[in-house]
Amino acid sequence: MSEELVEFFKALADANRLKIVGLLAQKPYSVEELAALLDLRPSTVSHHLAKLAEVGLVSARADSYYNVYQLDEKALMDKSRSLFSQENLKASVSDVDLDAYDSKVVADYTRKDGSLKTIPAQRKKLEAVLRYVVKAFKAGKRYTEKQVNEILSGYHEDTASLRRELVGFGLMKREGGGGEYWIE
Amino acid sequence: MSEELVEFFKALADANRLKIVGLLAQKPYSVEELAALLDLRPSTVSHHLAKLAEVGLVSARADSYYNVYQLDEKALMDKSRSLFSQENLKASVSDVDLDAYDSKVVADYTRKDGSLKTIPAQRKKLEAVLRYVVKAFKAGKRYTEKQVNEILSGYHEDTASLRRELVGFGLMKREGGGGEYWIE
DNA sequence: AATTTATTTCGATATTTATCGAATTAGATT
DNA sequence: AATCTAATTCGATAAATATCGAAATAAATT
Repeated sequence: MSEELVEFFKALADANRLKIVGLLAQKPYSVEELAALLDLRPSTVSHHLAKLAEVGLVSARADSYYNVYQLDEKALMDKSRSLFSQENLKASVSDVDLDAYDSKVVADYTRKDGSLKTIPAQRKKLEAVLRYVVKAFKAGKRYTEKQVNEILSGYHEDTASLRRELVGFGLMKREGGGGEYWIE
Repeated sequence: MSEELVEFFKALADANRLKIVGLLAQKPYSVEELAALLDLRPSTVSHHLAKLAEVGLVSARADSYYNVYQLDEKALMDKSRSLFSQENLKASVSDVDLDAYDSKVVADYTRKDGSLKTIPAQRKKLEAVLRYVVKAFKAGKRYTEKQVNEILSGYHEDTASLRRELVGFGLMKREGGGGEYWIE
């Protein structure tokens, strides 16, 4: 998962940290200076800087008494250019179960034996249920209307509606005249 | 201030909201679908979508029973391109008092009459105090060493050190042989 | 018109987090 | 070596917020 991306946004989702970035974009500052400029305690600023450093936006350089922080402008630009790249967008959903909606709907509408309690009225739910039902057919194989009804009867007595909706949503194909059905 | 920028980052500083953006980047989804995909209650998803809509990243379109949300890809790209622009960086520090550090140091080192308690040993603080002292001189005007000492004596008895440091930090210029001083 | 359904709003709760002060650590100057 | 000083760490507290469930709203189907 793109935990890293969330951390990056979290690092910048604070007014004081944004101010620190803006200040460091002009010149390096010590913790003490930043604390005075932002009217915060040094310990608080140190905490903010640690968060910014974690995501690689700033780094420290020891200079006599002081710990001088500087902005990593290259990292900033790199990040900003790739923030909403295809890779990042994809990564953000990588651990999402894309079938969760269908599964939930099917679970709601089926009995333990797999048959349908009712045929959903709402389009989106109907689609989900039809995608479930259509799995009973083999891709490429030809079925007569009688065979289709036979299979659909295992799901619901209203086989005619099921058949019509399957064709209507394009999940099942029908040969014009001969009454042959198949899925692709 | 750039409150808007903070809000934008806050809107994306949450794993579930990032997932929503990633999902909507592929196709529009209803609240109910997103809730199932993310394993959250619809009310929670609605709350997240409201935050994303506030910063202009998503918008809703009514479609029969459902409220279908879509990603505003244009807004996303516009934002991502300008996130760390000079304007935004500047805006983030617009309400920061850039003299706050000097003011704090000067306040720490001066008496009520404006004279110095001591001359700071730390470089950064010394600089701040020197920037304060140098204000007693007029830009462009030429001063003899005697005049310089006269003015500096109002700040600290060790006028020689003050004079040397002022020149050393480049805040005051000295003509090579003649013993003339000025500031630019 | 009545009913169903998805969405939003609201109030409450639990988690996260920004901030501070005190104590500790690390470095540099004397 | 002893002493300053800035920075960090730690513990506590207060503020912000993610989440939920219940209630209210809105929209469409019957």
